[in-house]
Amino acid sequence: MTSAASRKGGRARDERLERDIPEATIARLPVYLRALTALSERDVVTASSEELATAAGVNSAKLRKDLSYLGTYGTRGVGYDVNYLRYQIAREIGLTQDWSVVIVGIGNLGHALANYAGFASRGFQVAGLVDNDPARVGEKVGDLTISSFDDIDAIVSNAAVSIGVIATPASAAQDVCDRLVAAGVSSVLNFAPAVLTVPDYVDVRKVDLSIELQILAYHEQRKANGAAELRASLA
Amino acid sequence: MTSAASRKGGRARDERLERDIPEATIARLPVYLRALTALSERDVVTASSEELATAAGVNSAKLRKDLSYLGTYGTRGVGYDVNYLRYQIAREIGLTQDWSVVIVGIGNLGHALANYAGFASRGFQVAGLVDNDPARVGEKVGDLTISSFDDIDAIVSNAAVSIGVIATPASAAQDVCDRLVAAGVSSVLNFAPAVLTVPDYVDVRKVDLSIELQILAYHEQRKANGAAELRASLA
DNA sequence: AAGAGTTTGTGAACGGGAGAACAAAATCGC
DNA sequence: GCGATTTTGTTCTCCCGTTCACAAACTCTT
Repeated sequence: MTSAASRKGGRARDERLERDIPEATIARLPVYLRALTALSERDVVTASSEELATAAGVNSAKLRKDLSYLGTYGTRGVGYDVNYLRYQIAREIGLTQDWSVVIVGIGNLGHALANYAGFASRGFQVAGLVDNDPARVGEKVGDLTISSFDDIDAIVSNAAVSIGVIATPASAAQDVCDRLVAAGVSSVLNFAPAVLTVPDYVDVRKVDLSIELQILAYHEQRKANGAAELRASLA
Repeated sequence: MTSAASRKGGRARDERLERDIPEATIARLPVYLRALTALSERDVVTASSEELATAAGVNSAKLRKDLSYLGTYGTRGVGYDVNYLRYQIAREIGLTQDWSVVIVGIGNLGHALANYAGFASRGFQVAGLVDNDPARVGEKVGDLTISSFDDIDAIVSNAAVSIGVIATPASAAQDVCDRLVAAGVSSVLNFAPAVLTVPDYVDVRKVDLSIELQILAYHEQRKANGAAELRASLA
């Protein structure tokens, strides 16, 4: 879903082989990272692709191929050094640096996101909270104070924010997105159930809670139908 | 990601052609549904695949192919009847019936989910809220009262719950999942950053907020590197 | 030091989904 | 009624991702 257009230029890299890591692999790297962190906390020094794959819930061949895109960090006959691989993946994703994010729309979900511990622990700093409701502006959430829409520009430039999180109602999402982009944000995580239009250079990822439930409902219905047909065929 | 194993049986259906709708299509149907609902609210009667595709943010050829898996609901030269198509998609996904869900883990995120309007409006009824913390049991959230872990069985059987939502910390997720499955839940929406192990017949979908941010961070880093290299090559 | 046992990295086969392109079917104008 | 126009449904091709399978590379035992 991320715009491939921004990468299509493809100037030949002479110095080092330019890794073109598949999108599907990128999406799994954070999972591997989490598995490695868990192993590291249990003081495990080395892990085989099989062990790692089980911990990450994937096929071991897939895991090996994924890792091979990053480089040759394993040792045949031995496995992978947990901490070394962990660092390499973190570096590849870009977690060796800190990232500032701004959250727009501080309703129930925005609150939850603002307090989510999983962000800070992975190097994502919430640099600002923004809401349109004048009654909410000034309210404190954790360490932060809610700002108004008009402060978006200041927040983004002061804290070098590159990632914006939209947790507003669908009706406001496009407007908020436009303002974020105008302020300099080039990646957007959208929780609003709306299709966003952005310039090519901006990446958008969408998380839609009700869509996930609907997908489950579809399979649930199929299971129920299958069971009913089975009963009928046995009768 | 949903287990395809439960469908591999594939007994030949003689009576009616058994639609085997691709997973990728299923995931887009809710988006089309939303676009159709929006059009319907603006009293639009008919829409072409091009219009629908734009509203849903996809390619029109893809949209037509997706819809063709459901049946032939369009009219050549005309387009699709908005309300008719809306009903057909809703029926296909299983939204013409109500679904009961139980939410486990009523922290910040659980609260947000419990209050999320997008669930109820699509036929998903929250039948119960469950938390492990004795201090929280009895607390009211909206119309509902938080129950304890031990009430999971009763809630699931009383309300015919088939979908469980896990919003606990990662450490509790597998235990909660096991209890839900034991109680009769056969679909799980997991917000905890953990890999869940379930029987074949259970579908699991995962939503991980920090993974989405990490994916954005990766692309952000690439953009920054590209820009730096560009500057270097110009210097 | 050499053979047996492990485990990685990758080439090759396979399957599913995306998009282009076009024939079939409907409406509209005359 | 008939040709022009519109728009769907579908075929075909291409690409990406998954999985298998195996050679290469390392360790361990004797």
